Amino acid sequence: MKKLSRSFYNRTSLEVAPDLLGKYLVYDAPPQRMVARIVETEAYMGVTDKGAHSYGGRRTPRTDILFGPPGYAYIYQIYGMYYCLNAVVNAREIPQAVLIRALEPVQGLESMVYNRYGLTNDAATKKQIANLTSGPGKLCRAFNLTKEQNGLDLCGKTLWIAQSPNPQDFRILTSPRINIDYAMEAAQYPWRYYIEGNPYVSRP
DNA sequence: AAAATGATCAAG
DNA sequence: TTGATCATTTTA
Repeated sequence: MKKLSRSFYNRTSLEVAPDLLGKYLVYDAPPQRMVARIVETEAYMGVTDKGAHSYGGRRTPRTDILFGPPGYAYIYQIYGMYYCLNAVVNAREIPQAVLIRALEPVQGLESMVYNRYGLTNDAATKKQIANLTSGPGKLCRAFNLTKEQNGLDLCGKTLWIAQSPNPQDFRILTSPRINIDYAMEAAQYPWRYYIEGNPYVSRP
């Protein structure tokens, strides 16, 4: 599986977000490598996007990484108890990102189940497996991604995204982004992308 | 429908 | 220093 290059990320979030669907998120974390297919994303367009953390050029300790070069992980804590994973995209000083909202587990299920439920694979119910990575907070819990991993280079050797080994045989649907009601008119932009019919999409 | 739960940040 | 906010999930 070929790792996506820095140039892949050096485009607008509106271009990268749908292009990440079907790609594979890989986290080389002992004791086991975890791999999962990206099935849902959201684009955050930066200074002009009222839904974005960097709206209006807001530069704080948290958002600083968004102003850096593309291809880095932006992981922030939300609601006091969950984390969300983004890929920083576009050039320096253009603070855009793509939120990874849902994954379909491919490899390392044992680790994901343990991270999320403290159970072994065999003890997990079908319902729990279906619920493993079907949301931005869930997938970070499953991969054990926290602020410790914030800022990791997605072109490095720990956490990265790879091309799919299979042909792209899916349809892409769009919708307004989830839970950004504060974003005024931007709340209705169709900047959420997901794979049609995939059971791991957070909401159809 | 509502609680859980704490970092973050703008305002004072 | 403080208080409102929040790109969520779970349980009821």
